[in-house]
Amino acid sequence: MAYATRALGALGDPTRRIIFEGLAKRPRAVGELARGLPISRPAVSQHLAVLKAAGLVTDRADGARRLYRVDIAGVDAIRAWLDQFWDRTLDAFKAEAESH
Amino acid sequence: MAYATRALGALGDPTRRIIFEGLAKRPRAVGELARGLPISRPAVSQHLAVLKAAGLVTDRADGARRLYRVDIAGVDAIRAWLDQFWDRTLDAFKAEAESH
DNA sequence: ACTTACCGTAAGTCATGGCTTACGCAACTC
DNA sequence: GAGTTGCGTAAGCCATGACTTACGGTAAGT
Repeated sequence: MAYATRALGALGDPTRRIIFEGLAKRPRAVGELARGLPISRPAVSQHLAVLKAAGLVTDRADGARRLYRVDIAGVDAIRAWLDQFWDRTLDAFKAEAESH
Repeated sequence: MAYATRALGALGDPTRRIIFEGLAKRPRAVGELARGLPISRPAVSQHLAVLKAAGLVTDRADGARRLYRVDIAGVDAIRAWLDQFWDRTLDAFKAEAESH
């Protein structure tokens, strides 16, 4: 649950969404991501730290490089959070329909 | 698609998430929401405008009041956006498994 | 060992956006 | 019609956070 809120907060930033979408296609290193973006490499590194804390990516050492990939855990946390609203809003509609 | 990015941007703010969760239980008026929050009524009004632009809520006039309720469209847009990553990351795993 | 490549962290700057107060407008009450 | 309630918008303030440069540390190459 707390994971879902942090994941939503992380994906609230447009740059982080682009980075996340880039990692979805295939795992990449930090510098590789930075070259395709209009921001510096440390900025990408900071974004990746936020995504990692939200359970949206995992990192793995690969020599001097560091490969990042998408972590399904964070995606699933958002999914579970969204599922609440389907049920609740349907109940709200039902309750309203019965009230008249 | 553009709806999904705006919806994610909207739910990136913790206060908007609380407002959104409040509306999920039952439709509410602006002032009613503001009384349960530590911020002013205009602030709530501005948050609702953002949620509305993201397709996450709809509003309806009720006398002098204005009732807001959850709109499934925005929720569904995020869902569709998330679905991409399930497929892509699974493909990435599969491709990596086959490569050795 | 020296150099090069790749990365994370620290410190500082600056803009985005969330919040407030003030205002004007519509709807309901008496 | 005067007063009250409920709401949206405008203007301005201020804190959060995104970004930069600078630095140190590890791994591979020559």
